[in-house]
Amino acid sequence: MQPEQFERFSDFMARLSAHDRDDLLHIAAQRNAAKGELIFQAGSPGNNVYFLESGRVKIYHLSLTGKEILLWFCVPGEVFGLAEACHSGGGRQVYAETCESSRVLSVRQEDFKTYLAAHPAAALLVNDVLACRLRSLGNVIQSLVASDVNERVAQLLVRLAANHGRRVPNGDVYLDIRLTHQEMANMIGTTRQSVTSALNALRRLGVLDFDDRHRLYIHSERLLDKTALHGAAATKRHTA
Amino acid sequence: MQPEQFERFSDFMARLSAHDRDDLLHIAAQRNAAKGELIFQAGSPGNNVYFLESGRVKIYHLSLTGKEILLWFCVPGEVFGLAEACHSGGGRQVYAETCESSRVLSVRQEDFKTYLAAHPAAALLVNDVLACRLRSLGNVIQSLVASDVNERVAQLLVRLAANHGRRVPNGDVYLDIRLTHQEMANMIGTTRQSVTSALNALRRLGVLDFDDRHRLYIHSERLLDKTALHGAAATKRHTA
DNA sequence: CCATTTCTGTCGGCCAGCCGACAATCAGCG
DNA sequence: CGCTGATTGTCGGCTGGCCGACAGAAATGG
Repeated sequence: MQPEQFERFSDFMARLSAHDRDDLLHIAAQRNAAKGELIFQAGSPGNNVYFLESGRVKIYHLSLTGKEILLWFCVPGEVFGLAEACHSGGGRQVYAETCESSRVLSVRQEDFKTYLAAHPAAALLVNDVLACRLRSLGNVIQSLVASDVNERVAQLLVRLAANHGRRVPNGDVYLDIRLTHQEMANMIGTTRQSVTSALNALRRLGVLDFDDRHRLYIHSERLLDKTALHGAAATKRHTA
Repeated sequence: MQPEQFERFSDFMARLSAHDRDDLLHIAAQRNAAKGELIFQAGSPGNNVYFLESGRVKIYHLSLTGKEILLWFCVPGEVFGLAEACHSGGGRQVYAETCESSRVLSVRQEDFKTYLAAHPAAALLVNDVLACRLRSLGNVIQSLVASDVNERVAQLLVRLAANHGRRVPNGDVYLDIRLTHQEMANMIGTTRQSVTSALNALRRLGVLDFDDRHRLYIHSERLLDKTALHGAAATKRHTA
């Protein structure tokens, strides 16, 4: 399985036809947001759909104990805030926060529904995006339930490579996204410390490497090899 | 939060207009399936959408180690196999298996897309269903990451009550779905034994009860009270 | 440029919950 | 109606991984 073939969150805007895109832009309002700003938060009414023009936005739950549960990162061109806007009842359940200074478009829910009813191709595209995310969350659940921490870290890297990976000259995949170990831990339900040790174990196995700034480079073939994953889990701390 | 207000997987067929429903039935093929039959399985091409007429169908992942990870149960009127049919690439990732003798309608993917393009209201309804499930899976992930086993069991019961609960005369909510402890464990990533003890702990707390055939009756107010949940977790095994 | 904050790395103690084991009970079926 | 397999209930030992703690390295922002 190459990263390129892995399920990828659709670049919504790019896949719209020029005409449909123009019509969408026509009903959208633009807004700039500084780093760390909340676009929306749990509890608020979900009466907008958003499209990321530039920057990066993270979507997360907040548990009762204040723990942040990271569901995914939006990259430019993607739509977010979709689930709450499509389903009539209830408000937001998640938080959307900019990771860096970003520019977003917002469309009011009713306008969006009217738009979709008038643009069948766009409606099918929304289906595609939702379906894609649904499958992705299903995989996350499978990972949480059936794998130990080391495997979960490896699987997270595979997912990140699929969505944010860039192939560099020597064949490695460079992860074009800045993540702290804490954030990774928040994505796979473990602790900062466990992520640190899992990453170092994987590096010792030669499956990946990181430079002085902790940027990740993945030797994709090996990481994607399931047996290598099991090897990583098995030889965990027994390697000198 | 009353169970009735909790996010409920939409009864797709019932929410279609009579006209849209007729058109859908027109392109659907009917099929009967015995108990334990697979409607589709992971790996197969996802070129059909299904609608459950009668019976019960469970949707689950299978981990590499053969562990069954239960995502949800379909009840009559609901649509399933939607995610893979909506998203063009890749085959099925999950299994759909009848829990009892059932009758399902199937529609070919291309026909369904054509249908949706011609019936905007149905397309929006599909969006709604997908969005609803997306939120539901998000909640499951939150539960898996942030809660211990006792809380997860309690939260599962809340979800089940929302989808399969029926209020009985004395005010309790009766769970109209037959689940083994093993199946519950498969839904929340724990073991059979832990589910058993968690359920018994909840019963001792008076939050629920079950009859001689292990049918569950929930005293909804108390279960839905968060503080009660924390109490359940805290007093776990210390109660005589 | 230094000061402050954030992040990585590592260790050891501790415990929730997994696992195996076994008994009792229940459901389905010939 | 008794047999057989499935399910529930309970116990103890073992361990993966959480948690707190602390040091060093690296960003960040005056």
